[in-house]
Amino acid sequence: MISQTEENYLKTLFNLTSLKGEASVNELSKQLDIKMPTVNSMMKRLAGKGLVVYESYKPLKLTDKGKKEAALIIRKHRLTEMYLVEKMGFGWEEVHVIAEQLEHVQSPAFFNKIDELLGFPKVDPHGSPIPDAHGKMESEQYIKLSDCQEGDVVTFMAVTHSSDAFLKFLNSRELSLGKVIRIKSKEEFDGTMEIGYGKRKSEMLSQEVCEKIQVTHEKKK
Amino acid sequence: MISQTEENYLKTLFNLTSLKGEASVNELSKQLDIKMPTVNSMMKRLAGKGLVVYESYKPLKLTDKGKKEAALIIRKHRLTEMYLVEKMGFGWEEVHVIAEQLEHVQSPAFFNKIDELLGFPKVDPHGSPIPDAHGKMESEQYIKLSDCQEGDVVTFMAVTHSSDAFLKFLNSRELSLGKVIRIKSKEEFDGTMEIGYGKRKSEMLSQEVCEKIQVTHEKKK
DNA sequence: TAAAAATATTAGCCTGTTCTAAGAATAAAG
DNA sequence: CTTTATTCTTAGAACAGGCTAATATTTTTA
Ligand SMILES: [Mn+2]
Ligand SMILES: [Mn+2]
Ligand SMILES: [Mn+2]
Ligand SMILES: [Mn+2]
Repeated sequence: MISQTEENYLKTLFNLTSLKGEASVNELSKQLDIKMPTVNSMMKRLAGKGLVVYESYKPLKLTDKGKKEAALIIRKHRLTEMYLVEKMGFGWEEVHVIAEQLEHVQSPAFFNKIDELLGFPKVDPHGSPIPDAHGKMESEQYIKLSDCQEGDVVTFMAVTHSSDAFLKFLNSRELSLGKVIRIKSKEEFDGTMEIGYGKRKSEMLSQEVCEKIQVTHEKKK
Repeated sequence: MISQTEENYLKTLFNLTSLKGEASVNELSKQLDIKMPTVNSMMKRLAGKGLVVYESYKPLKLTDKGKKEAALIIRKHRLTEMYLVEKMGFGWEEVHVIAEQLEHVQSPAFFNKIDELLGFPKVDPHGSPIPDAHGKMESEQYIKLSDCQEGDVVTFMAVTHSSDAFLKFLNSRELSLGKVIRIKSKEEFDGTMEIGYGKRKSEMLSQEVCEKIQVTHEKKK
């Protein structure tokens, strides 16, 4: 049995390790806002349960079992977010905090029903992929808008951060998933971009914003 | 801040005290399946938070604050049950266990949305009243089917127990809320009743079942 | 009313999850 | 290659929420 607390550690570690395959106690501590000694002892405990690979002074890794458990929690989180947006009418900026709680509900029937009512969605409202019932997830193949060049035409596929403030900023610019974006110019000094999409012909986005926006180049046929 | 554990104590104490206005540590212990010393110390804790009136060797009572908190948890529980049945297609026998978890979600926006999507329902799928946003609940004015007499014609308004087994039994007899029931005969020895409703002209119900069924007499105009 | 049963309380222990303070190991800087 | 800074670990404490064993009180029975 994995507690709610343990689930939050697993999920966060999964997200941190998805980049380099490993993470430090320090990073995990900062991410969870829990002091290092607490994180350290929890890592030992999760290692005892076969979910984490822990060796003194070495970076943390998830075991295959740990990865699967984490992915299943993330599955519940993302299915929930999708349900809240699609079936209940919440905005994409509201659903993350609610899903942080609902992801811990223990009821396969509940999440199977959500999955079914949504028609087995592949991505959540932020464009992140939803792991399947076995914990398998397709890796995202997107690129950052900040890495694109003047003249590029790209499609807005996902955001890498789902804070209320950031998503409200995008709402204010009517910048939503699926929008086709033309990069009109890019300031090399600070990375600010001038872009156009839909009815909005000229919007300025800071590099900070562009780094959180994931896109694909338009398909060439 | 009231923890999930404390919420379950409050809710259970609310249900127990709704009959006589007070309850014993022993009753609460049995209901929660938690040993008496644990319940005892929790009662002191909740008394410290101003939610319970605790005096050594005296029956337990909820304070007004405790009653309100409990009613608001019950509100979330019952709204959730209604949503699961009406909007997600669950059977009334499935929803109680799921609602036991969802009732602890801390998100006014979530439950306000549910309330709104349901059109501000007054009762849950088991016929129990849903407290309003201030924790006010109309007391049920129903009578037990087991207290009715031969020849009575009554309407099935609520069940007093929502165990999976009991509700599945009612499902198997197509006996659902709103059905008009005619009492064809009543065996005085053991309280068994022969009733008719809808297409079912003769069904035998044990006293145990009849005691869990709440009805109203047909309105006389 | 005295004995027995039921109920309630206290004391002490355990696990889970957090913290602070202090020391050990590793990494970075000079 | 030392010194310094950072990171990691250990030790010890606290609180929440559970338990058992023992004791105290109240209620019931004889
Ligand atoms: Mn999210
Ligand atoms: Mn969470
Ligand atoms: Mn219920
Ligand atoms: Mn509950």
